[in-house]
Amino acid sequence: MAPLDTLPDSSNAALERLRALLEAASSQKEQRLPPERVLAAQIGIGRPALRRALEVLEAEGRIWRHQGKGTFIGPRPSEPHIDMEEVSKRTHPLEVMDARMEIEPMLARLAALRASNGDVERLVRLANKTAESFDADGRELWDSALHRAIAEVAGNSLLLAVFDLINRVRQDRTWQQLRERARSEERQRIYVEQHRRVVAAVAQREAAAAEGAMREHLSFVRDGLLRIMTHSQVGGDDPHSVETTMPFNDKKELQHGT
Amino acid sequence: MAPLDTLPDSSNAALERLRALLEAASSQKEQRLPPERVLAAQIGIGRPALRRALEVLEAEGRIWRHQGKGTFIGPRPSEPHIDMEEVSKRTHPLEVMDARMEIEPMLARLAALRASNGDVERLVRLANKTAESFDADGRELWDSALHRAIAEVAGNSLLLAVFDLINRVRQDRTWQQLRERARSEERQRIYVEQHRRVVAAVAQREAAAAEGAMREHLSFVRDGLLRIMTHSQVGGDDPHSVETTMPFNDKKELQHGT
DNA sequence: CACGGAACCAATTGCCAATTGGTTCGAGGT
DNA sequence: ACCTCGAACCAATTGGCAATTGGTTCCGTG
Repeated sequence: MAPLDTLPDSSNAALERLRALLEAASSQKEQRLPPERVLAAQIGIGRPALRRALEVLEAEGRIWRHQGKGTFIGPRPSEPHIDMEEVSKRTHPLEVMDARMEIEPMLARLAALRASNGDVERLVRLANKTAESFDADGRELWDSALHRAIAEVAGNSLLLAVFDLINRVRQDRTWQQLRERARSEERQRIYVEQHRRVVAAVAQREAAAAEGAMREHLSFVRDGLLRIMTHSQVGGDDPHSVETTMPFNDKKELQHGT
Repeated sequence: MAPLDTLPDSSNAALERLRALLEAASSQKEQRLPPERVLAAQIGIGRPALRRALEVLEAEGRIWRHQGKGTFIGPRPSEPHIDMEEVSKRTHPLEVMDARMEIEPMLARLAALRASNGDVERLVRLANKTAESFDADGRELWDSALHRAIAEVAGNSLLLAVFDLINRVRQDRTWQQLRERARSEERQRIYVEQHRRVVAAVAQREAAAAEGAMREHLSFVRDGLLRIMTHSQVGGDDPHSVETTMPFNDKKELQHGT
């Protein structure tokens, strides 16, 4: 931010001194710098001057600081977690369906390519369970289990993590009730049939057919959701339904990592 | 686990008592149950008997417990975070490339469909930056920025989160050095050209071409990585290289969510 | 007016005690 | 001899407190 020329002499002197220190400590295990107050006293300058120098070094990416933690050499480490709440907040329900329609057919294709006989057996069992369940909760549970099993059979643990990421956003309680409104006996019957078709394609190792069947299934689910969202909600007994709307998505605010 | 018939009488009595309690408190805001010791005293039974009953209820999914936290009514809440370290640990480098080859071409296709003129301008600028950079670190940085920009232009915030998930695993320090070994002037020249082709396809809104160009690019990257991993590593000065191998992936251990 | 020092604010860490579910072991009764 | 129960112990979590540390504001000094 601040051009070098505008820095006071003391800060510039500190900068040179610090660069030398960083160079020397680059191969050391001591990646932590002394506290600002101590470091300022060591160099023999004031804290404001030191902070101006550190500001430059941080902008250059040579160090990183955090209140309460300290000052460290090297690039800022990426956070070891992904905040699901943040992701959920930014994501529109239709975006979830779009993402599923891109990811899950691909997983079905991979599953068809890599499924063992035991895998197929498991998928068939799950598909049957989906059909046998009578209460809505049970069906939803087995449905979810089937989709995840396909993702597992695909045999790529990173893509499985991707599936879980999408799935967790999908199971956010705010959208849970949105799906409940889309449920119906007729639609459930069709779901069961579509599931059977996907599993059958995987069982016969027909990758393209599995991908197509899954895409068709999700397309149907998507249409159901769209219809619910388009129709004027008659049963407006839920004040929280406003929160499910969030219609806008400014690209400038699409930021997850550093 | 334990069949109901094998439970002692006291536990069965506690079970009935607890079911009634759960039924009554289902609509209350008090989702937390008293500590086991207190609850046992209230009901008038011993803690072992109470715990057997709670074990059943937990297996049924009506309550969930955690050491140090307490016992709560309802389904176990999903963790609000994804542990990147866990994901990294389970994932083989080639799985990362496979995942990228599935995801990023799709993002390039979506980007071609949804790019604004401003978006295209930005992508062109980034592609040029990649070509202009001379030091290896700078190139890697701009390369990463270009790939992410494409993911942003795709316009689906959930798929952007998916991209970030994969990207963070990719940037794990263990594999960083793997990529460093694959670098070469010749390959970098080709990368630049492939990037240009992807951006050009997006600029002309040719979705299929963009997808194809990105797939070709990643296929090239993947081959480079594969060659490095296949060749006997001459410079075996890194004892940690063993950790990058992890060749096996037992499907039984593929579990992320509940 | 500009720079520097001091004081204050806010976030983080480490520590300790209390709480709570999980486990083990022995007493006591059938 | 076996099973059940109570007690003690173990381990994980929470909350509060003090100390540390980067971030900010304010005022004195030259």
